[in-house]
Amino acid sequence: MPKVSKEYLASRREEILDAALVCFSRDGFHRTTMQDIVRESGLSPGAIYNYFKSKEEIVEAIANQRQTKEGQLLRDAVEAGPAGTALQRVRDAFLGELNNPKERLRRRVSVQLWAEAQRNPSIRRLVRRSFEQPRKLISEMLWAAQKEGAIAGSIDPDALASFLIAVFHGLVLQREWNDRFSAEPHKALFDLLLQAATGSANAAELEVVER
Amino acid sequence: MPKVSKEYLASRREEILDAALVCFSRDGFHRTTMQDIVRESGLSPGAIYNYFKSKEEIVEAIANQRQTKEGQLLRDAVEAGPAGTALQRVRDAFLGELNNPKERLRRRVSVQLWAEAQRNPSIRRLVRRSFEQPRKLISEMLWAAQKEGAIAGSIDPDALASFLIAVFHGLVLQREWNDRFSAEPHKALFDLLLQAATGSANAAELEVVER
Amino acid sequence: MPKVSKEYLASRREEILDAALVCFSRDGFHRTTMQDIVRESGLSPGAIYNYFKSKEEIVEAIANQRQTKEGQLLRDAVEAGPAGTALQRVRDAFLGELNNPKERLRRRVSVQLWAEAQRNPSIRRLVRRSFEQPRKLISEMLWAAQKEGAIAGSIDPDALASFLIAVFHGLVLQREWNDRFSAEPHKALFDLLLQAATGSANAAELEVVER
Amino acid sequence: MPKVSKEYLASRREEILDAALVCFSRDGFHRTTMQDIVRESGLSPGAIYNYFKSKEEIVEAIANQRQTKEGQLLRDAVEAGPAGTALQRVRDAFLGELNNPKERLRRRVSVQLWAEAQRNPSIRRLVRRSFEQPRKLISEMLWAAQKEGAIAGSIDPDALASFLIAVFHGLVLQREWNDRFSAEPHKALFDLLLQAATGSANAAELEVVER
DNA sequence: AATGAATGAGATTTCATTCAT
DNA sequence: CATGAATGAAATCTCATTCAT
Repeated sequence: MPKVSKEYLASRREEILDAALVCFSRDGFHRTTMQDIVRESGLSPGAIYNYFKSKEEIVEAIANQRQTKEGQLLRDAVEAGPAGTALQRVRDAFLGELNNPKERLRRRVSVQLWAEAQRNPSIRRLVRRSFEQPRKLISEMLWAAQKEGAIAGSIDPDALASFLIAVFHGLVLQREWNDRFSAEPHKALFDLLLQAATGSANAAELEVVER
Repeated sequence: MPKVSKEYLASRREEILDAALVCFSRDGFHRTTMQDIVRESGLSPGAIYNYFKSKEEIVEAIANQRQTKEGQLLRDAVEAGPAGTALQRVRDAFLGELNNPKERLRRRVSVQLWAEAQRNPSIRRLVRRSFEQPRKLISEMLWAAQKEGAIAGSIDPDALASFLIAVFHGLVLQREWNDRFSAEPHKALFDLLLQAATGSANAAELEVVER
Repeated sequence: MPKVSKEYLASRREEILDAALVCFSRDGFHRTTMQDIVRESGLSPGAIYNYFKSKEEIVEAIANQRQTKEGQLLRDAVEAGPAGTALQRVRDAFLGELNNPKERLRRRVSVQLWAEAQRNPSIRRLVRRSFEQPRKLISEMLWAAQKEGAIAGSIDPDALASFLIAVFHGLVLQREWNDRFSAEPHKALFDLLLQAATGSANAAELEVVER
Repeated sequence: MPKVSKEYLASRREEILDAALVCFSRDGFHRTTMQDIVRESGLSPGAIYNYFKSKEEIVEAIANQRQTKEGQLLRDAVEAGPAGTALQRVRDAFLGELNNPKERLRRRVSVQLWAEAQRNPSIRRLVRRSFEQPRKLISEMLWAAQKEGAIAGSIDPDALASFLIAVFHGLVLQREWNDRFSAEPHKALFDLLLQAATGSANAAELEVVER
């Protein structure tokens, strides 16, 4: 019989991860010391080690949390309305959050994770998954659209999905680098790309020309 | 009167940076110890500290080197042929290098720098510059193209330049995450986007010019 | 709520300072390594850094401790009996301790501090204080004695206090340099000086002659 | 046959010691690096090592130089006039130099040497000698004076000599600690002590001799 | 003799982690 | 479960000294 409830334990775990996120976002994984997390969380080192075996495990838990939450965010956006406009909602979900301060905190950690993925296989797996999962979802949406003739046959839905996510990731970086960054003008370009891909009369012609 | 020539000193400096690049690419900045760089360079700690005041300064020198070299690469691509196809050459310069092993080494360090830029102002400045410089160059090309009517008036050249670079950065990440990554399918999407920007009528012309 | 009592922490701090004193006395501040203090104290490096931010801070704490304890020693001597003989007690307190082995350990560190005071402002402040404090005390005793006519009016009590302390400091050095040093013969000279300063009949004549 | 003259070598050696004195006086022996001396002297490390085997040897050479020069200074003072007033000249030689800026530079190094003597036998030997030599000279003067009846038979000339030097050393320290230090008031006390040593009756005679 | 780049042992300090309470 | 003092391996950096030129 546990002395404290499962809920208590889970909420403590969340507290630690919240504190860690703040620290990681501010100082990066490597410059963040366990003492920083101790201070930020208000707990003791020993307490933290009751919930996580190591600092590495906290990083991984953060990566995991990111992956889960981002996946959920995307699925929510997709399911929030009619299939035909799902891509627009996905676009807005991504671009819209670029200026959300709380979300930016998390994005900063995501950028750290991209770097960390290079040398940490566990992180790499999670980072891959948080790329593959949305890619797959978008890809499936595009396959479906193509089947319905809404997207030109010459388009590779997998590639387009990757391409779109590449844009998102690239804009996340730009958001960090540029204090006056605005996602607005990119919306139009995003749509331009999607329209080009859709099987409008012109689009088809373009495709023909391309060959 | 220096005991050894300026060239000798400069080449020693390069040697150290080369060694550091290998280490950083393999282990990241923070996991790389000075001893690692010592081993990789074949020099002694003291020797390295004759060229760089601190490990931080090595990281900054790497960032600086990256910024300089990437800028040069881009300018070379632009100036390598007729203006009309410059964008295609830029596209190829970027996408083509994604599989170049030596270049990948450097890309890995670039990703590290993106993360490091978040908490190191010097790095941030350099990273910003290595984004702003190509963005400006591409932007200017697009402005010129728009003036000539090769690009639809509704397009914001600045935004499009940012957008294109976002794609490149995003694909750099995907290249890292996916061992079987191929840039090929993205070329077509890149062109699709450019053609969409030219407006339907001119698209054909653009292609014609390209050949 | 602290896990261990304030007293425990304070006594640990004292332990470290005691160990440091032994090392500093033996090897000097600069030849003493943190490892030496680690060995002498039986603690770990980390433990020591929990109590002191740096080696410098240990040196300063030692200087502070010296200043405090010496001040106390002197005040105790002064207050130990009738005022008339206070100067004798001060004299004995100083000269008597010159051969006390434990005290010699501390004197050696004091000499180090005199040297260190030249380039470390914090140390300088503390060293100054451990000179100024006794000087003031002795000076006040002499002013009082002069008021009562026990000391010739021609004597400058401030100067005499400085002079007496100069003798003490000089003898501390000689004690270090000479293994067979004895403070005994200096007691008589010390008294001779004090008697000369007192308004005895002869003293008055001497004063007259002096002019 | 040496390639360069002995004078050249000696003057280079002096240059190095002068540079070292400046550094040592400013930063202390331990904080002074060979690079500091290199910079201050305008020579190269290799050059300096042609004249001194080690940094330690430079410190010892400085100590030696100090000992020699101070000894000479004292002998000069003694021999500068009639024996009867030699002590006054010695007193003035010491007290008078306390405010000489160039001399202060050297005093600072002397204080360093006092500390260094504690753990360096060579330095200790030299420091002892630079105490013993003047002590002996003064002692001999006092013995002679006693023989002539100019000093009371109850006085121990050896102790008085030590005592006087203790005062000098103590005042050297005070000079360092107190920016507004003046040696003037101590002259009178010095004389008071000497007069007290002559015994009441002879005091007048001493004065007479003095004039 | 002079140069100064290179050496490398060793110093200080940090910090993830443990464990007695 | 929580605490937080203690641990100690390991990191960065320094600097006296050397030696090829």
